[in-house]
Amino acid sequence: MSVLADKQTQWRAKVATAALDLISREGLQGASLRAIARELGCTTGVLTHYFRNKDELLLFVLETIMERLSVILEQAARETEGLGRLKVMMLAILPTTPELVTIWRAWLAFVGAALGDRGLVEEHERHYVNFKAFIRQELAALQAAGEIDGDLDLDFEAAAWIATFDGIGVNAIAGPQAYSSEQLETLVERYLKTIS
Amino acid sequence: MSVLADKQTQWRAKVATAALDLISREGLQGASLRAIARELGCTTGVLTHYFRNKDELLLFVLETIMERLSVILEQAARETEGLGRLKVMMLAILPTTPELVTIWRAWLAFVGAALGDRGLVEEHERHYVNFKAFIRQELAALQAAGEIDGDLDLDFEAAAWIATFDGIGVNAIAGPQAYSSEQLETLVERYLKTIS
DNA sequence: TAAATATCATAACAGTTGTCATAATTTATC
DNA sequence: GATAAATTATGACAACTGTTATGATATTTA
Repeated sequence: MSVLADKQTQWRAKVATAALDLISREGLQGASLRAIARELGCTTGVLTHYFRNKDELLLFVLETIMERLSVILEQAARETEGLGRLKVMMLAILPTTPELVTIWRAWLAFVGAALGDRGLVEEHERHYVNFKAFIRQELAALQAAGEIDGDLDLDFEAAAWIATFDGIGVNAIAGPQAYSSEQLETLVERYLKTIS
Repeated sequence: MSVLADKQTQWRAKVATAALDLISREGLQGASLRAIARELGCTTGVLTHYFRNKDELLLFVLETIMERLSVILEQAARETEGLGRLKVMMLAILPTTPELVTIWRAWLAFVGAALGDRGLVEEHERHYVNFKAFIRQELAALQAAGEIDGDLDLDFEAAAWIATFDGIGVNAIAGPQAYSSEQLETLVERYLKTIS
């Protein structure tokens, strides 16, 4: 029973990573069920057996991405204390590794496609709210410790953190030129100076 | 002869705005040739007559968007002088009006779809290079006037300007919460402080 | 071991897509 | 006003999509 459940979740994870790679490489346009099955080395029978329909599959991919990001984020948060933590956290999930580049590319595809898809919009908003709450909580701790300005509107600041983060990330992915890690650090440090 | 050419460009412009509205509303997924024709109140015969194929049509929409942005940008640049110009320019093309919201939404759809489309990638890179050159030139003038730090790497700074700009814009569009114009101004002013 | 169930492959289905040829209609030209 | 040309509408075409039913195979269960 529990073994079966494990096999099911394992398959779903495998499908998700295959779909993730494909989406990152060729966009959502190229991610048909048949193409995903080919990427996986199986037939569409596997996909239809472990997922109700394509929408559920894609939402699962998006969820997998966001979960992975939050794992990396929390892990980075455990490494440091104080104001530097905001910097470490941001640098940890910017697209600096192949895995993160893959995730960011797929995420961008999802954001772009969310315009015409109510389900994707809701899913994005859900993750955005979680993400923002996590950052806000971090900012609140810093504020309590007196490391950042006490007058700051934390809701606004959490949103600003994400906006800064998205801007750097999207440009690192979609822009023609690559940022060096020093340049990424410079950008993050500059942002931190504006609130400390 | 010239009248015919005018009619052709007028039609192409009409098609582009109809497609733009549709893409902004329902995403690129919903922008089939038949749907665009319906939006325009015609049949697909018009589209196939004034455009070689769908790719050319979409590229023309993207080009129209970017041209409109650069017009707004240059107009804003003419209104002010000195350091404030960077602020005015950025605020002028952030999604603060219905037209700009439409443009930003469509732009986001294009960026997301560019992953699997080499033609779109090339077009984006072309516009990015132009955009960056424009900002860089602006920064160079400010540097010559001694209004910003003389040690700044202008190539990097122009890219950073765009990254900041994209981050604010994307979040103003795709994020669940809207920014007030005061908040947008705060974000832009903060960025300017980091380089002056 | 036999029956039952889970797993995976295959194929058919209706719908949509871009493209293209062709017909109908308007507009221009002589 | 008749002929030519440009413009717009229509429909057919093959390719592809997600979904679903059905068949084959493996695995579990009793």
